[in-house]
Amino acid sequence: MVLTQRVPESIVSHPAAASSQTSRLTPQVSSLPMSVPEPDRFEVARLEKLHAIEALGIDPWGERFDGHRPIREARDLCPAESGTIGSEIRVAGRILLRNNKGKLKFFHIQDWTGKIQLMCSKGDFSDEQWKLIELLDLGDLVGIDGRLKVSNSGEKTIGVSKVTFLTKSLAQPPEKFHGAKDVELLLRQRYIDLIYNEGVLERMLQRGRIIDSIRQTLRERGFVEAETPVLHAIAGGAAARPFTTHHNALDMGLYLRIALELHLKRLMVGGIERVYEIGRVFRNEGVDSTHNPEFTMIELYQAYGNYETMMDLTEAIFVNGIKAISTPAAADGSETGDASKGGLVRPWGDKQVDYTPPWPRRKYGDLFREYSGCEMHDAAAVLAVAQQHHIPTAGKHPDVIVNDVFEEVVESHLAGPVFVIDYPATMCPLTKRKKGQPEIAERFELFIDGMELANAYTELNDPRLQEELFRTQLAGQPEEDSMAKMDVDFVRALKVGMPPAGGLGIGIDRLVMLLTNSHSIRDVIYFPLLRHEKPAGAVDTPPAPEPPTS
RNA sequence: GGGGUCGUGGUGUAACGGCAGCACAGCAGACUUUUAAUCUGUCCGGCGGGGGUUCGAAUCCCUCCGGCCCCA
Repeated sequence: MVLTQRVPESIVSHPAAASSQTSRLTPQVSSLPMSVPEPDRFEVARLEKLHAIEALGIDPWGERFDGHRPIREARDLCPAESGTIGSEIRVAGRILLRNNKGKLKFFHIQDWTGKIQLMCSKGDFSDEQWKLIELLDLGDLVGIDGRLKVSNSGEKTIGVSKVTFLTKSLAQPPEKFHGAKDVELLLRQRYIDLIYNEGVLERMLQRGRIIDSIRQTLRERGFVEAETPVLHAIAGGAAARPFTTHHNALDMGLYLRIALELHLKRLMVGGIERVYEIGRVFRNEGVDSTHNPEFTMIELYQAYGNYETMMDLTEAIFVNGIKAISTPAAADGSETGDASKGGLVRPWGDKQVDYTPPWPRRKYGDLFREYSGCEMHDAAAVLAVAQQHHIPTAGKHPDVIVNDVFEEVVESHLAGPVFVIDYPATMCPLTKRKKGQPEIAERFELFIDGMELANAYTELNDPRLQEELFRTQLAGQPEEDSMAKMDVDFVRALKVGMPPAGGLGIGIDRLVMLLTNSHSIRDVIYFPLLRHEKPAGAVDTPPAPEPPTS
């Protein structure tokens, strides 16, 4: 019955197996091309222009360019009517479109704030400058000095007086109207997606703004940020299968962390009363539209709080996140939600989600009864419901079956935002029990449209109960299904005395998905994990040599 | 892991088992208010890899690689 500390053989090092282990841990990169392919005809043409630019005495790779303004700002400063002379402006960006009218040339350039049209009139330039302008390719980066105005057809335009060449692009851009659509190309070459597909860059910048706003919300409440180890001896704090790795010099097997929890709690023991970490965690599980093997979580802990404290904080984090991406400056014409509710109604697919707090708080047991038709304590009835829904039950702890039934029959009804509170204690080995109800844990999960967004607890700080739960929790369950992994050092830390506390975890990627109305996690992670690319015509080459170990 | 589906020049797309085409981009030229500008001329080049069926395969079959969707 005793669940001892189990270290998978895969990370235990055996000297005899060292060599085979090394090769097994070496990423299989051998299918990747070992050299850059020969220039294609497009690159050759662009190299000729590069040399022509050099012949003009211009460095095709540019240099420092000060004093340029965001293009969004240039657009804002632009006069409203044609014929009005606007102010001088300096911008920098990438050429997206070219429109040649002989001695009059139009370009569209883009920076990370927007796009604007350029107009170059031959009469305004020296012969050398005009030569340079004629050499410009789509994709090149240029600095522009000019004067804001409106074209005869009403478009905001910079009448260019000087072009500073900043960087040559040697790559042929995608089709100018349809852009690139191939998902694989866009994910492997995310820079193409960011440059040429409308809204991609803005969405990723919104991700940054949401994370900034979380930090600000916590800073206002006196939290400090901590960075705890990614390499763990014991992958605890969550129920998930970890990645394994190996430290060579110490000849030590290690896991990549699956949660931030246990180290942050150690910091609370150490007196850091309000602490959080925003960090990457790794789970060696499937990949689909809501799961990437590495993803970003925030976990935070507040001494002398409990799970109700965490509900208030969760609402604040979400509301401030929405405000951070709803400001006019951030919107750039993108949808900003329904202003009638202070902008707290956000689109989610064909639905609208109202984030106006306070959000309902529903007891797990009540929801279970409501949707399953039976009491969660009634093991026989629960089993019957489980079988009715074809949920496998063999060898499972009754509370695991309850949990499976809950996921199957309840979660999809949780339109939310709704806090589901007071979970069966068996599922929560790191959580304090409800006073007088040892079978109930003070835990909540936040659901929105059936999706789990946040998870919080009144933290267990009784070292003896913690040790017991580590030993007995869900004994016999597969290890990756159990949060209970004996961590002797963590129990030792609790013996020093951890204050009663509330703890909260939020999946940042899912939060960003929800707030930016993105239905794939790949839309909010710059570089989601893909299989190795094996280009056409590639031949298998020997494994990459070990990097020098100087 | 199982099922389905897709993979064609740089990009976006066509092609009954019968010469692999179109558009944008490229190249050369015309054009001083264009808006996916237009017009004239023009080059290059590709059926994801391997195997099979066939007189003949982008197309049918097998297999491998990769993407997407559904299920477990």
